[in-house]
Amino acid sequence: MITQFEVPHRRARKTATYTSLVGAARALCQRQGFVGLRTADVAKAAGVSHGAVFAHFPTREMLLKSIVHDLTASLTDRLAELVTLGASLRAVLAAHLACLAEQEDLYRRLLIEAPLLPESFQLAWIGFQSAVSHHLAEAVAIERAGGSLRPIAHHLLFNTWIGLVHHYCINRELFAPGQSVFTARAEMLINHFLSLVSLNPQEPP
Amino acid sequence: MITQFEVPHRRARKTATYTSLVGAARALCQRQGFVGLRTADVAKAAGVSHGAVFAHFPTREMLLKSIVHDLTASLTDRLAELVTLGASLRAVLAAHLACLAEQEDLYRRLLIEAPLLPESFQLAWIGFQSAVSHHLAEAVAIERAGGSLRPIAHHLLFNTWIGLVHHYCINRELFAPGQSVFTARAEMLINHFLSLVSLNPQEPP
DNA sequence: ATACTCACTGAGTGATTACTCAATTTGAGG
DNA sequence: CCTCAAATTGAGTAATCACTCAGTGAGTAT
Repeated sequence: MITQFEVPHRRARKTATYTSLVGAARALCQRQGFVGLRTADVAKAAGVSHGAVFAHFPTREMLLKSIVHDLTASLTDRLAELVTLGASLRAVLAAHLACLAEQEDLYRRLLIEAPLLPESFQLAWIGFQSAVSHHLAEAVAIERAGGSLRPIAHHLLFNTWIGLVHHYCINRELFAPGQSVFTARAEMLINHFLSLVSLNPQEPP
Repeated sequence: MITQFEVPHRRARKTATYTSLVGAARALCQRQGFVGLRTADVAKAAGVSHGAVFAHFPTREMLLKSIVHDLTASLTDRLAELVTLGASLRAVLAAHLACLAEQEDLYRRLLIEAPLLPESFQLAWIGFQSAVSHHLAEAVAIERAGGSLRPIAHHLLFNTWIGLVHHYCINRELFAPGQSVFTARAEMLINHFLSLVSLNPQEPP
């Protein structure tokens, strides 16, 4: 008999294994990268047999896809959470960096390896960048109404910001050795970018 | 007897093989990337046996290193050539992009894969970036004397430019599908960047 | 002519790794 | 208790590759 509190053991055990596999894979991707993820390592880290991996994911690629999808979905959600309605441009930039800081290692891996992953992976990746662009556009529209911004095409403004942020992320060891770049350099990056796009140059503090 | 026109056959043949190997490897890296380079493919493309590769390069890694080194050295030289003494900031930016345009495919591969290559490779890579930074700094110093530039720390100015350029390079398919980004978007990138760092915002044409 | 050396050959080796599948364990239903 | 099947096991398979090395043949020296 199944009481109201119980879930069938088998199903519970299966989802526990699944969760364990995804968690282990995520952690390993953070350390070894997506390209370097080995299914045998995932199994070992999850405490199950090698074969168990393929009982839950048809191929290694599907496992990777699941991790990438989870990451970009969670980033998109988190960004929306951090960007409160009507936020200033500065607030949006800060939210963007804060959001990346929370997942910095994994984000960095994806940033570096995305071009080497199968094409289907890029969609999730691009989806998140679009979300960032969208939030930025909204903040810019408000700010522009105030007349404090230079007249810059949105795509250039966005690409300049993304290019700068990703450059710092990729070369993290140069800019913030052993730390989170997105925490250590956030203020500097934001101040610099704002001063670039503002009509009245503000001196950084 | 050896006539005055002849080089010892064996040596000539050897250097011909070497050249052929390097050329084939370069071409393959352009298409399949550095990480995806297979020694058997190199041999086939060069028209020699698989074993011949290892008669000229102790390991695959050394072959890769040789290609990367050649590329960055030639880029550095070419940049110095294109940047004439006392060049304006605009001229340096244009020279930078022109220089990258000439080797765009291979440069893009290196840009994407550099973080995945052994650490020793990064030195050559960073060397070239330093050269760019140096030329930029000289132009900025002159321009600044004219008082037309915003007061921006050089590293931020440089990183903004590099971040932008690399972002466009990596996402070439988005910005200039099937073309050279560095040719198709050079003017736009340069105008945008100059307008960002100039005191008097100029409208792009 | 003879001996020797060098560049090259290409079949073979060993290491790695995603994926398979017959066997086994274990929970669930009767 | 017995039976069925779902979940898991782990040894095995097949493919991929960098790298090796005994052998070959064409130059070169004497």
